[in-house]
Amino acid sequence: MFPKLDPLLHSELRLAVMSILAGVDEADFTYLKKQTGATSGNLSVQIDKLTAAGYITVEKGFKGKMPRTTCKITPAGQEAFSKYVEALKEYLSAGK
Amino acid sequence: MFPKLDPLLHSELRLAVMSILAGVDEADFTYLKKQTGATSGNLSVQIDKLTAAGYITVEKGFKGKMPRTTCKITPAGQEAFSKYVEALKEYLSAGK
DNA sequence: AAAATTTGGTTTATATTATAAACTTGTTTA
DNA sequence: TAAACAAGTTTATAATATAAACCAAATTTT
Repeated sequence: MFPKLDPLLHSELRLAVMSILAGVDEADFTYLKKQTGATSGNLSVQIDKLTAAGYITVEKGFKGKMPRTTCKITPAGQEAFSKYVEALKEYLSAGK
Repeated sequence: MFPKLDPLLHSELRLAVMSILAGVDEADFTYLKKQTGATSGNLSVQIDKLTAAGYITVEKGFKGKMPRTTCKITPAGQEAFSKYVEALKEYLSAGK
């Protein structure tokens, strides 16, 4: 009745990040930070976890002289996100 | 853009419990345990937390000679659940 | 009727997690 | 050139979820 929720996605910040990445081609660290309102440290850690899970890829480059970290969702990430949304609906709709 | 998710509800088991209670008049411990598949210990703890938050009420009685713990959602709980669902939608829909 | 098992939980311990604080490296500005 | 800022990373802490161990009473088995 209640499917298990992917613990990697069932986290406020990681979910926000994935939600953003699911809708755009790519987004860089600062953009994600602004949109989510997270601290750099927290964002950095959560990005690492999503990367380790294969849900996103990270590319490091420079914008002018400043470092720049660009994130992109992977197909596996898209899939996991969809699954999570579906699973969650089971929880939310049970009340009805 | 991303509202804060009520940490009391953003927990797999507590969410499942609230989801069930949102749809019925009341439910007892064993029912909740069966529906959620949780261990007694975990369920007991989470019920305590929901009670402490005022999201549910717990009544202890007997069914025949056996103890029986009945849970019921409160108006505050209903409200919080709705708010949580709304907030969550912001996350889930951002990808679209 | 004793012993073993089940019911209906609670308490306590552990392992994970999220999060922020502190730090690093380099750049821009005063 | 010193101070402030940018873009992160690393590390420490505090909270959390979860299960394991436990308990008391009732029921079933031998």
